[in-house]
Amino acid sequence: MATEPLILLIEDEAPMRRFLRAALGAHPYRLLEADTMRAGLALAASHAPDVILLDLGLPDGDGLDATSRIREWSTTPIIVLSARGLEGDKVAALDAGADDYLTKPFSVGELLARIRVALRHATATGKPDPAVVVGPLQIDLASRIVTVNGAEVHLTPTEYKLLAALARFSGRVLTHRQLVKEVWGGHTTTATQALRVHMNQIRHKIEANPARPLLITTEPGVGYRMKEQDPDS
Amino acid sequence: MATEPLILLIEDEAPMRRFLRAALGAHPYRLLEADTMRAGLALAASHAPDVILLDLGLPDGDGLDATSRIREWSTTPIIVLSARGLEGDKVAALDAGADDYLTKPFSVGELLARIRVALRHATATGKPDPAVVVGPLQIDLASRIVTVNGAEVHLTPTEYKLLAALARFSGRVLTHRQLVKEVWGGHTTTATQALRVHMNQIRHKIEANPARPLLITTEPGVGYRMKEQDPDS
DNA sequence: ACCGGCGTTAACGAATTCCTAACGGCCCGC
DNA sequence: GCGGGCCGTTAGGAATTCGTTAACGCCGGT
Repeated sequence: MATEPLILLIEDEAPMRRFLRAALGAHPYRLLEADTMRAGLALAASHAPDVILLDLGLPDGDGLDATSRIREWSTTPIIVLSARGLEGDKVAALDAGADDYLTKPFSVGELLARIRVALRHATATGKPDPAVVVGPLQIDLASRIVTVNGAEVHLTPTEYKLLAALARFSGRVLTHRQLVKEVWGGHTTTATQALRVHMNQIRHKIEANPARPLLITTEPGVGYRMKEQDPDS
Repeated sequence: MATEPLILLIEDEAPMRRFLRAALGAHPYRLLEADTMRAGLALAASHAPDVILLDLGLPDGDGLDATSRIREWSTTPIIVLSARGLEGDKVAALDAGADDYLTKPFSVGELLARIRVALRHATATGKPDPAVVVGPLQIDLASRIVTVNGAEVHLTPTEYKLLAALARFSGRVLTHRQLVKEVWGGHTTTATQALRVHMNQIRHKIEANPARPLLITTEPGVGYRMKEQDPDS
């Protein structure tokens, strides 16, 4: 955070945007605005804001989906602003990856305080590098690009999800159940077999010797584990 | 977070405590309770909880002051529960170091969701995993890695479960029955013999001299005991 | 409609893991 | 000295799990 914190506001109603612009303007924040989910996601990726204020229920997309999408590659704090105050809405948003949830109408002072909390978290967490480096393997969560020895590797969607899940917890074991949940979502049939097939394909793509995996080892009877991330980078 | 997350509840009203105890009991959390600010601060320091639920306005101390005091030495997430919903109260608490603020009455689902958010933050602040260290033996419960003199040791699932059970109660004797229950679960036929076999395997893997075990000693007629955990680390 | 990429399931050999059984040593009471 | 528990140790076969390949269905693009 070299200069003033950058706040991204994703909100379709112009009056609310004007209101928040005025409220935030009195403080040392830089403001970025988007009136559609699509534009908001693009700005989030291109400008790497320090905090995202997200209005649920934009016309062109689901807010929960947007939250999950952002969470796939970023840990930027997301504060949801919504007119809906039902418990179910809050729980869904928070579990999707949001950090806070404010029900309209809210007081400006509280919003500012919660923004300060979010910024506090962001600085405390440090600036987590969006890239995971393990030996010759490099995974850029932000751009969704995987390279081995500098050469880009093509991964299918599920293969990437699987690898990303392992990368986010690199060094520790992920059980079968955890991996299935990360890749396929809550509803789990009996996909423990598919796991092995995909793991096999991933290994053929990233391991020097797929028969003797070094980057992703299997913990028999438990699950899989990616080697600890390199300390540097 | 070796086992279930530990939640510290600081609240003076018994009915509310009972209510939250019931709500949290249905989930995999361990609960710690304090009915005074003084006791709460002591427990926070001694037990290092993963989340603190703090009721403002306890009779024996100021909640804001307690928040600041905790923040002097800990970054444990603090979720404030308060009957007062004025903007000024919220801002003051959040700026004092609290991470979230819920106004009574709140819904259980929302509280649980916000606890999950707090726990998510806690795990994101990548700090080295807590490990049980006994002489040359080191057991990382979180990443499921066992090392002896720095060298990683491979353990089968039951071997690991057995070792982990002993590690969690290091210094104390675990009876045969307790160990069987920890490893195999409640329904147990007659597996007391398998225990000896697995213990033998473990000793060959972690003891310098398996014939004369130092780390895991056998209490004849009772069970086994792992040596007391090293004070440091 | 054809085709290629993708995800899933099925099948089978191979590797790993687990339990039971058997045997010998040790300690203790008789 | 002797017998009976308790424990450690080893071995072998059963059961589970894993890796690997092939085949099938689905879907989007040409």
